[in-house]
Amino acid sequence: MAASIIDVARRAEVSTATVSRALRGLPNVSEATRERVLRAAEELSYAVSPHASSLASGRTGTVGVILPFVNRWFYSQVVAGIDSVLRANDLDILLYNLGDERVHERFFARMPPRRRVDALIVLNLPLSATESESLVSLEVPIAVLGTRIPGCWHVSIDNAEGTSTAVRHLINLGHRRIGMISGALGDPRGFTTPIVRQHAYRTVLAQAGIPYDPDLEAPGNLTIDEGASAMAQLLSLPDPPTAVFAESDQMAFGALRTMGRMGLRAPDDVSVIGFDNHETAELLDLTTIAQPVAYQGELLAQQILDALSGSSEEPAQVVVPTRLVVRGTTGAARVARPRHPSSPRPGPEPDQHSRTTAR
Amino acid sequence: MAASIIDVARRAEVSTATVSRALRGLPNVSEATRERVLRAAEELSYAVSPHASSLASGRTGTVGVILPFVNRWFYSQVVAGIDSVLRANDLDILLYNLGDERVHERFFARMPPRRRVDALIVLNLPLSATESESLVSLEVPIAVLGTRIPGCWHVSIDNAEGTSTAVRHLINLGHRRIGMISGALGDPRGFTTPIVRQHAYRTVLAQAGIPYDPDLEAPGNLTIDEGASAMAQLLSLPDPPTAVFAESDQMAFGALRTMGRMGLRAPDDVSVIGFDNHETAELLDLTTIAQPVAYQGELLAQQILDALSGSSEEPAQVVVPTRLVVRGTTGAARVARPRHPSSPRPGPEPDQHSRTTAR
DNA sequence: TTGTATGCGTTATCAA
DNA sequence: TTGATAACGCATACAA
Repeated sequence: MAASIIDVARRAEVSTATVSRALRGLPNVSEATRERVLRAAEELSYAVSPHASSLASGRTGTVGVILPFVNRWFYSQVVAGIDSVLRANDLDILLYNLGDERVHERFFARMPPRRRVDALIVLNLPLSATESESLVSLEVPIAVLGTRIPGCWHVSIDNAEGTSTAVRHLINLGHRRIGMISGALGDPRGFTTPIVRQHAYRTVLAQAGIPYDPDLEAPGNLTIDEGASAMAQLLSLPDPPTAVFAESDQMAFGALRTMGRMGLRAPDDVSVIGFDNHETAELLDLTTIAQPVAYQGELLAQQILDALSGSSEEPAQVVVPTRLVVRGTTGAARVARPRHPSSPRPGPEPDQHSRTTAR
Repeated sequence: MAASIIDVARRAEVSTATVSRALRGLPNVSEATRERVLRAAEELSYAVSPHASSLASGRTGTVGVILPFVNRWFYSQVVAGIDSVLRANDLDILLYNLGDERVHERFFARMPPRRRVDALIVLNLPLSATESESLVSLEVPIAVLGTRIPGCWHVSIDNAEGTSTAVRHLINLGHRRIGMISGALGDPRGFTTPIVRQHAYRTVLAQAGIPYDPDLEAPGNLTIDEGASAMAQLLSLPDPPTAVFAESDQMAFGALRTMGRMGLRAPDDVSVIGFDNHETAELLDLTTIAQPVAYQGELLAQQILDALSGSSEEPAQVVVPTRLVVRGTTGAARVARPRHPSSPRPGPEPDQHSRTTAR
């Protein structure tokens, strides 16, 4: 059996209270006794029982991280960022992967982190009002990435801004027929990011006087394969896009794959821009909107530390900047295109697109 | 304040012992009282305190996962596999990321999972004898991926076999000048996998009568960038390889990038084969040795469940098969090569390589 | 089937 | 500065 605080107290010839104080480095312990206690603990290779400690103190030394995927690049990067700063502060990470819908439901039905964590970090998970309330009712600090929960700490990027930059980049290159591969729009959980990005995409096009064409929006669900399918769909249009904005690099990769299989090249045939600056983006020479992924995790963890230390009274909201990284998959629109002989003109092209805009 | 078991007991007009039994679905509770208890708990929105429960029972409902990286594809896949089966059994995952060396040391100095987990899963982490003993001394079941710890459960692939298959694939294509980009050989922690693979590589070459040339082995450290550097090094040899085996797909990606920048193509100029079947491997049409990554995580978790249920007396050792996936980056060796005019011949080529074999 | 009583290993309050 | 002791919230052996 492992040694308990009582054993240490006996050996050091002090009370358990003193042992507890000495071991935790609290003041009001004489150096002499502290050393005696430390030695005794060492000799017995004593370690506190975290459960007993938690039970008595109410603190758990643990932060719950709730996320929709553990195995996707983005989330694993964020977790790494979180881990690096929490670990430095001796906080453990309890992982709640709510990818599966039933797991998600079960989670909110039973609230496993209840009394089990000192704080929560929620990554990009769309929550219903009641679900958010359940989390808030745990009465621990909560830091949220991407989405919003009233009263909680927040970190996010400016998705509208990032998207606008991406689409404007294409417009500035002379493209006017610009497709978008969007992600997880159909997910029943209702991720908000794709909605925001879709809106920004449409807004920028409108601002540039480019008519809206729903055919140019293809759903991709954030995976390589879905991105590939979406691209295939776009390229099979009567009047296919000359440039495509994919809402994630992964989908852009899929798009490039489809192009490759069709014998097309970026940017000669179609320009492609992604989002994230995934580790493979440089490899594939993909132009993209970079966001600091691990750094967002670090920020979330730092917010938790602030909340736990009580140094900040108000939950902060941090928006981290995105950055256009121009690589080889985007290029100037060709003046004359095979299937679309008319040269690009400013302003709408009503005759050509009346079918789609009439929808 | 949250309701306690006493509140529930009062409301249901039974003892706390009965509440405990009823809530955990133990037998020896009449249906009537069980329902009364359940209703009372529901009305008070009662949830057991995991710490109190752990303290009293000795069980924690938590499994510790110890790994060297959380943000690499391989490990995030394994964790996803582990999560899927543990979550289905209501076990939580406590993450111990020992990537940083100081974190590693600190971990073994303080043993944070002590009394905090019901079991441990160790992913590919090389441990010293004393470190292994520290883990074993926790007296919980341990399942290990990749490396070995006496008395523990094991899951691994046959690295020698996988490597042999890869190298033989290249030999069968007619290659005789075959380079290897190895991973993490220099890491002070001493990962064993690269050593095994390096040995297998040399063995297969020897069996094929191909002389050993240390210049053809370049260290890569498992990252894209390092793989790229290693490839650059190999291609700058006076007599560069016609085929390269990279110990991980990531490094193979880097190798392909280097080739691309040098204007070389696979397999026309150099054949490249990787290891893992990374999600991006298909995208880049990379020939590789596939291993079931998430599945290994599931197996580890299943072993833990077996150990915890006590159904198996002996720790099992599972070796999962690898599989050659032939894609577009490997091809037949060209009969005549620019820098190496002599056609490939079976058997050693003492004159040509005496310099290197003499080392 | 149910209840009683004790133990689990700390922390924190209060008094000395 | 130190000690005694009451929580903390539950599980479980034992008794009924």
